[in-house]
Order: sequence, then C-alpha cells, then structure tokens
Amino acid sequence: MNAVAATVESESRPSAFATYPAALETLPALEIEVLRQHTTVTRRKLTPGQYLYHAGQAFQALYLVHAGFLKSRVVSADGREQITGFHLRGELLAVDAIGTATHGCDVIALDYTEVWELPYPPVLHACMRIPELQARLTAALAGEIRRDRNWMLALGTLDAEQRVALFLLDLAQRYQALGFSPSHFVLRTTRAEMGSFLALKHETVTRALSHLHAQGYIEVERREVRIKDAAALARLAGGSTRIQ
Amino acid sequence: MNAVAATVESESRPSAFATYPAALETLPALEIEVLRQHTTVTRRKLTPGQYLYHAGQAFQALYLVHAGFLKSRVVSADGREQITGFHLRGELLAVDAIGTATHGCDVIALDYTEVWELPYPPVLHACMRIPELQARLTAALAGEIRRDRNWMLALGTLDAEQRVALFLLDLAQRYQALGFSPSHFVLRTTRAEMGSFLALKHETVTRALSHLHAQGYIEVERREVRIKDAAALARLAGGSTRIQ
DNA sequence: CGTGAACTTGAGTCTCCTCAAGAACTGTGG
DNA sequence: CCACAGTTCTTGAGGAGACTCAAGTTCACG
Repeated sequence: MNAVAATVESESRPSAFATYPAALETLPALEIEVLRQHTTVTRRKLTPGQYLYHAGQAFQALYLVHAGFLKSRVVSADGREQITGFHLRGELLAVDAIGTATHGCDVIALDYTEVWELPYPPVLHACMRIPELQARLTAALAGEIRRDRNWMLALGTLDAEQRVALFLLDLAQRYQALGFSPSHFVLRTTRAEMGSFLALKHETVTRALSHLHAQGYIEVERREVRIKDAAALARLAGGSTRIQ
Repeated sequence: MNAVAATVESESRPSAFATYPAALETLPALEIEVLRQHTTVTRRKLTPGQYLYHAGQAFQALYLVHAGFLKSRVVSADGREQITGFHLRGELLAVDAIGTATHGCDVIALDYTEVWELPYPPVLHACMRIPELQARLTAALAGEIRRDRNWMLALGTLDAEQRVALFLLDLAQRYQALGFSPSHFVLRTTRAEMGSFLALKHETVTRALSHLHAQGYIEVERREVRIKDAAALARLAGGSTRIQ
C-alpha cells in the first residue's frame, strides 16, 4: 500500500526491473558493483518536499532512485512551470544535464526517498572502461527521449479524460514492473501536479477522475486509486496500454 | 533564400555549428574523419516526401543531416499522429532508436535533403575507442532530452499565438546558427505540419500567423516569412528567445 | 490550363479554463 | 488531545480559446 515501505521490501527482486524502460534495466546490481570500484556511491535520503537539486545548480552527479517518488520540473525565465516527469525506483536522474555545467530542471521528492549519488566524471570514466555500462547509459538516454516523445503525442492528441486515463495506466504499469499492485495504489501527486504534467488545470484533473469513477473504470478517494477496468481505460486512451 | 542552395554553399563554415545544440557541435568534421576510418559513411539523397526510415523498420544506422529539411513523426496504434521535430543540417537522427531493434518513428524529408548514413554497430565500436566521440554522442542525446522538455513546457503553458511565435523564433535561431538569415526564410512545412508539432489545427496556425502579421511582428505570405520584430515575438512567447 | 493541395477566413460549437465557494483532510501548536 | 490554519480536493457557473465545418482563393504541378 505504502510505496516506500513496499519498495524497501522488494529490494531483493531485481527481476522486476526488466519491464519498465527507465528502470534498473539501466543499471542492474552487477554494474552498480563495478561502479563502486571506480567511484564512491553515496546514499542520500530525502523527505517529501525536499529538493534533490535545483535548476542552475552545478551538475556533478547522476542519481539512481533506490526508493521513493520524485518529480522533475522545468521553469521558464518568466516563471511558467511544467512538471516533466515523475520518478520511481530504478530510474536514473540528471542524465539530461550531461554535457552541460548545470542542471536544467528541479528535482523534488514527493515521498520519503532514497537515491544513490553517482559522481559524474567518475561515472564517465567507468563508462570508458566498461562498454556494457556505456551502452546502458546511452540506451537509458534514448529511452528517455522515446518516452518524452510519446507523452508529446499524448498531450497533442488526447483530450483531458484520455490523458488522465493514460497517466493512471502508466503509473499502474510502472508499479507492476516494480512488483507492486497495478490495480491499487496511492498517488504521490496532488491534482495540480498531475495537471501540470498533463497540461491540465487541477479542476480538470478532478473532473476527469470523477468521470472515470462515474463510468466505473476506477475508484478514487483522494489519493487512493483502484483500477477496476484497465481494458476500458486503455481503450479510452487510444488502445495502447504501453507507454514507450 | 532557398535553404538547400544556401546550405550547400555553407559547407565550408563549420564554426556556425557551435551555436545550436543539436548541430554539428555534435560531430565536427574532425570526428567524422575518425568515423570514416572505422566504418563506411555513405551519402543518401532524399527528395521532398521521401522517407528516410519508417517506424518499425530495423535500426541499423544513425544519420547526420548534411543539407535539407526533415520531419519526424510518431504514430500511435490507433492512428493518432504527432510531429515531434523538424531537422536541419548538423542534426543527428535516429539516436532515439539506440538500444532498440527498430525505429520508433518515421523520418520524412520535406525538402531536397542529403544525409550521411553512419552504420550503427560500427559507430558504437568507434565510440569505444574514441572517448571524444562517445562524449559527443551522449551530449547530443542529453541535449535532445532538454529540447523535448522545453517544448513540453511551451505546449503546456503557452497559447496558440505564443507557440507559433516561439516556433518562428526557434527556426530563426537555428537558421542563424547555420549562417542563414534569421529574419527572412521560407518555411518547409505546411500549416498542418506546424500545427501537428505545436498541438494546434492548421486553421489555428493560419490565424495566429495572420494575427502576428496584423500586429506588425512578422510578414508572411504563404511559406515566406520575414521577422520584423523579433524582440516583440520573444516578449510574446515568454521572454526567452532561446530554446534549450 | 486544369486539378488538387494548401491556405485563408468566417460562423458556430465545445472543451477546458477561470473564478468561486465549500468540504475534507493534514499537521501544528496550545 | 483538540482546535485551528492551511492545503488539497470537489463541484458549479460562466467565459474564452481552440476546434469543427464550410466555403472561397491561391498556388503548385502535371
């Protein structure tokens, strides 16, 4: 039920990572061991609301999510902001800053979270020696691009209710890949955060959730969601359950 | 005036590539030479409307745009489609397929175009030996992610006219980076294609262009665009002239 | 020169946004 | 442990921006 607790429990289940693209597929336990030999991997714990890093801050490390839930957010010069993603165990953060001196977005914990800090230049050096690692990193980056593009497709072609349905299915699928229930979970986001990601206002998200409930596709009470008819949601959202 | 002609002329101006992120900054002439030693770089010419590759087709090469103009497009299972980018000289295509067996999107020429085909496994091997090349590739991927996220921000927070203004500024900036006029160019896209990219209908794009014209910010006649007041456009689009 | 695609413009509609108010929950301090 | 303040969520009513449909024009190409 509680994502954090559950995530910690599942530490001994690396097989689950094979399913979701951004997941530890990227960096299985084996490679983490190799990394350790080249650099100091430090654990960092965050409480809800705490920043992992700010936009503009010097880029010095990648972060592997070990447990918890985070959001990343871009903010424009004139103050417009948009959430560009939510992150679960197994995802690699800050990869988008590679090749730049500073981070281009904020990353903020939305739950009690633990990340592994992988100092960047050392990681780069490790990659040079270990082609495997290099390939994984590149593949992770490419996967990120594909996922972003698929969300662009969704935002450009789906209406509010379809976007919310797709968002729920995406979350469900990711939880499932991590060994949690895909049909019953607790949202870590406010309606406004979901809305920001989906390019909708929080009232619209609420209305979409209410309507999905009214249709019998889901049950929703505040943050707690039960998916009653995933097939119907998938049909609604355009057939493709799968993101990526 | 004609982008193709002009591009061909500018072949001897690698310095211009330093400005735009996805540009040859990625793979300067020097590294191309190195690549040649590891693999066969073949030139491929495309006419308007011709596919560089289809979604689903086997991924076997990266492509460096040498001249011309292309679009990439994602299509969902149920037929919804969205243009995810337009590509100019210096950009590296198909990087998003790295780590997968097949291409995930279509890439189609919108003008007479020449690309250099870089067979993929060989490129990978070259990267192993030449850290420089590796770093460039990773940086190019990271830059792609940042650009996509910035467009997500734009699509999520700007209205139709602002999006169109930003699109024009982006094009202007990219043309300038390649040594062309940033204030006078010919669009290679239809209104519908622009609209697909910007998540707008073609009529809405037309109306936005007409209104920008009426305000005196641009002159537009079919595909030919003159930017009369870039500062006003930038103000309109939220202050940031710069994408990325 | 004719045909089809691309573009423009208008009128009407609909989706989502804005504004507003109230309810439910969270957590903080007395 | 309870009261209160602030946030989050929900729902309604009204309005705005973008879409749909439609018609006419311009242009490119065969």
